[in-house]
Amino acid sequence: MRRTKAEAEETRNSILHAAERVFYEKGVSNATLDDVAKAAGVTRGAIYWHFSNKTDLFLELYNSVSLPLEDMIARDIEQPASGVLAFIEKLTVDWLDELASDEHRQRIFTILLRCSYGGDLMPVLERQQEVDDRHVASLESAFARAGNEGYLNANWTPHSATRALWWMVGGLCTEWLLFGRRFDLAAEGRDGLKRLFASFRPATIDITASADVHSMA
Amino acid sequence: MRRTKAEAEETRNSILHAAERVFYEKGVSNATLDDVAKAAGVTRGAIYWHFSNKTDLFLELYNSVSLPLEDMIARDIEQPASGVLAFIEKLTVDWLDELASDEHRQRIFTILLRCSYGGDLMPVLERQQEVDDRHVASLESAFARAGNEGYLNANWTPHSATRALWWMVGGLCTEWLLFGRRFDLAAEGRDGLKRLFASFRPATIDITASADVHSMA
DNA sequence: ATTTTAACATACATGTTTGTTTGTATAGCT
DNA sequence: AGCTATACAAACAAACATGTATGTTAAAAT
Repeated sequence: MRRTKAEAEETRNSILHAAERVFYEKGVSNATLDDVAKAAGVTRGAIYWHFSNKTDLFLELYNSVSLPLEDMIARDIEQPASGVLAFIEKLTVDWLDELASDEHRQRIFTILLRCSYGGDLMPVLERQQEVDDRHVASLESAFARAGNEGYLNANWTPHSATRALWWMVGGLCTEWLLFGRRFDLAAEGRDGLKRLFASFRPATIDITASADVHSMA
Repeated sequence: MRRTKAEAEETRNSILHAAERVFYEKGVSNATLDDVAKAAGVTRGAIYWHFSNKTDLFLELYNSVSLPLEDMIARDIEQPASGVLAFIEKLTVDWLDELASDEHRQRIFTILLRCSYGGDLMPVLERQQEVDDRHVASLESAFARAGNEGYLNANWTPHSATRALWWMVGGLCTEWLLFGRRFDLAAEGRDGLKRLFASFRPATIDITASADVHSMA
């Protein structure tokens, strides 16, 4: 039954896709390799040929998701300080849009959120943690540049703004993914970010608007 | 070997506590009932006497965590509208303080976050979801009262402020619990909430402060 | 054309976890 | 005092998942 190299690569991919679906539906630790094999239309032998074990399969699945956010953040250096906040906001909105439209990434993230990282899955957690740390550091340096040039509201610091943004986006995505995507991620995210970033910017002195607020009562 | 009723209740509690520790360390699905039994100093027979199976044990563990947040939120009705925002802020800060100091609750929440809810654990997820929904609804009605009386910044709506607060606190706790409590939850939370709630309040027209921001550059 | 080897399927051996059953000593009731 | 239900421990049986070893076929290599 030896297949051509192209066919072999095809079955490998079908195994990865099947693992994504099965892990997403049953959870990583509840899913058996036989479930994955049946979903892929092969036997466990094929899985053990392409991957050394279940942990390895999961790691390969995790590696298959690309992380293009890194260089997007790094690109803020080219931005003038006056546009940094708008740039970060657009970047975040774009990232949410992409997540909202990419079911593949949704499933991967959901799997990562729900899996328990006990024992041999620790390296995944550590890698995710270090990626997150780099993202946070990039964001904070960007906010610091905006702050140094007076484009950050006195109410916020680079550190606090970074954390507020990070936690809000994290909480938003977590709730959306874990609780059945019960709202429009892109729309709600865009709206929330718009208001949060409005509070990041120095106040424009607008007496009429402020008066309007109180007249609403 | 029949024990007195008090002793039996004692072993039941020791099983629950052992389950909490073992589930926390190894994850729910990776932990075996024998692990729990050994940690409790009993045999599996004792567990099967007090609980029908592993799922039931987990559900009882989930039920053992009290949820005193409910009536705390309901109490906002007694507050004058001018103090609603300060009340919600204090309530949230208190809740964070309690989580930061209660290792029992930390472990329960961590277990809930990391567990995979596949198949027979669905009722837990659904119950958690409905509790969350009630909390969000309570918060939103409180914000609406503040908004109706002009105590909410025009930049925010009751809906958006509720979500921003909810997502930020959720993201904060999730990162703290899942990533090894690498920062001071109470302090960071208090600081972030202070700034977020500052942006919730109508702007005080303060030209000198606004000028100060730009003079920092 | 043969040989080799890649790409699996099949079968098996093993350890693990679960659920149940049986045994047993004693607390509590009569 | 004797009976019985309780609160477990210990042993057992079955299912299940994993890993490995072996078989089989066809694609490459020679």
